[in-house]
Amino acid sequence: MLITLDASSQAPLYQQIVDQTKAAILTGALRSGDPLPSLRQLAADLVTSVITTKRAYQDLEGEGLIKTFQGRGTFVAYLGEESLDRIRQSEAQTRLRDLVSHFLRLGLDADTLTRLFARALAEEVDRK
Amino acid sequence: MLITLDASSQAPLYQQIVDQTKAAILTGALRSGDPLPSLRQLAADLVTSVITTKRAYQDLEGEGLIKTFQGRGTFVAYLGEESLDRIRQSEAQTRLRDLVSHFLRLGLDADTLTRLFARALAEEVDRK
Amino acid sequence: MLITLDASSQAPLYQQIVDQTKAAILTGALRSGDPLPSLRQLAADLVTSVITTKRAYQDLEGEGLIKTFQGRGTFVAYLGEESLDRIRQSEAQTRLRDLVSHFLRLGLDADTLTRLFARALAEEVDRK
Amino acid sequence: MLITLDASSQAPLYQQIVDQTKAAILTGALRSGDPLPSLRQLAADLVTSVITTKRAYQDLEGEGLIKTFQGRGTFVAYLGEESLDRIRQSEAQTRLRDLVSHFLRLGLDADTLTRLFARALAEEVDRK
DNA sequence: GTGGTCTAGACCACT
DNA sequence: GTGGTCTAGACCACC
Repeated sequence: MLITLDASSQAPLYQQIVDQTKAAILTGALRSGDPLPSLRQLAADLVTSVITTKRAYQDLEGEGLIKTFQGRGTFVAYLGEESLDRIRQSEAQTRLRDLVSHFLRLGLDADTLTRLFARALAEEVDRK
Repeated sequence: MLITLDASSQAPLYQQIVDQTKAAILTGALRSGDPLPSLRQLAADLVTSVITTKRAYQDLEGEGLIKTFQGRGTFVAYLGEESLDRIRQSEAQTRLRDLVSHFLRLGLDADTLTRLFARALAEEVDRK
Repeated sequence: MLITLDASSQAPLYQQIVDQTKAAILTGALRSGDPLPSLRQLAADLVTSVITTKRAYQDLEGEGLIKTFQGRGTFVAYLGEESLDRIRQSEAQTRLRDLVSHFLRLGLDADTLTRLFARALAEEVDRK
Repeated sequence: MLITLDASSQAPLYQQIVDQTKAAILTGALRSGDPLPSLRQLAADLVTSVITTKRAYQDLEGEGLIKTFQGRGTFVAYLGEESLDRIRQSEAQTRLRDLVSHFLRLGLDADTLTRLFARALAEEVDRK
């Protein structure tokens, strides 16, 4: 598990940590019960401040993805594979709905959108 | 063409103006050469500050969608229907590619994504 | 609306701000749409740091009780009276259940608990 | 008498030991004069550190519930059944008073609170 | 060692 | 003016 921060990104540092950690949990790179790096260790690794790592872990805990215990450390929460899949699918559904709604409003028709989706899927599947 | 600001949206006011104006241009509600309200008029209509409307017009001009002429006002840029369609499709393609790439990486398979896309499309087409 | 911090309390400062603000909203002292003091103003009033007031507002926003808008300020969220009452009742129910469960386990019987509850209620109603 | 630590509880480990020991004494599972496991034995049993068990016994001794004799071990303090009952009732009374006071202030009326209490009691009595 | 809270200050984005 | 992010450092609680 490796996090890289992009200082030139629009996204705040803590958000980048959140996003990458979340992705690691959803892909299974981090599994239930796995320990996360300590706040101070992560801050040192990323050359950032403890406040920033703390804020990221706080948000992740708010989402229920990790649990922190004073004096003991921070760990990936216990989530069944079904829960993970439910999260993945519901996020995908929400984003797809927003995207489709947006471009239908802009005048693209259903056929065109379907064609663009198929092309995107084909390209990305190939890249893997 | 009517812009409404949603005070309870997290999106900045200037962004809401940009988004709605852009949508109006891409849907054809605003056509090439159409005049836009003056900065002051728009600010008065939306009960916001000129700084906010100015910021929005600057962004739109930066995207090449509108053009301001000193002393004469602001107008929709001259863009052929092919240009508009190219913009619509390339934006949709980019966002679909990002979305597909993201969720494939998280472990969703192509079939699931296709199913979710079809469902989103069906729901949104119905809503219209 | 007046917040007072007790430095000698076990509860962290931000938590005291959260608790008192939440109480003000639930009692109706603060109503939907009312503006809250700015982060800096509140920090100055309470002689604490902006980080502390920020943390408090962040938690309150996470609970859905307030909304903050960059550049505009922080406001009480729009919650109907039914929502407020649902919050009040569900919190009371949870805490009563925990309390009852705890003391039943310690060996108090239902009659004794009921008697103690009635006494507490009588005393507190009188004090008002 | 068996203590189990819940690693996924937010409560500190020493507090869990305190709570469970206290409950054992108040329920009568541990009686006046009964020996408690040694600090090291308990630490070994719970797979925790002696510092943690020491902290727990200190707190319990501070409350007057146990007594440590240098070189001989730790024992449940001599408390008559009246004392135990007084502790149980006074704790219950205090917590009920706080709870009632809090929710009256938030706008719940006495009838509603009584109804919620009755429901909590009924549910918890059933669960036993 | 771990996380939890807090300070005093900075710079940026938005209105 | 508003809130949003970040720093460098401190002290405390828990293990």
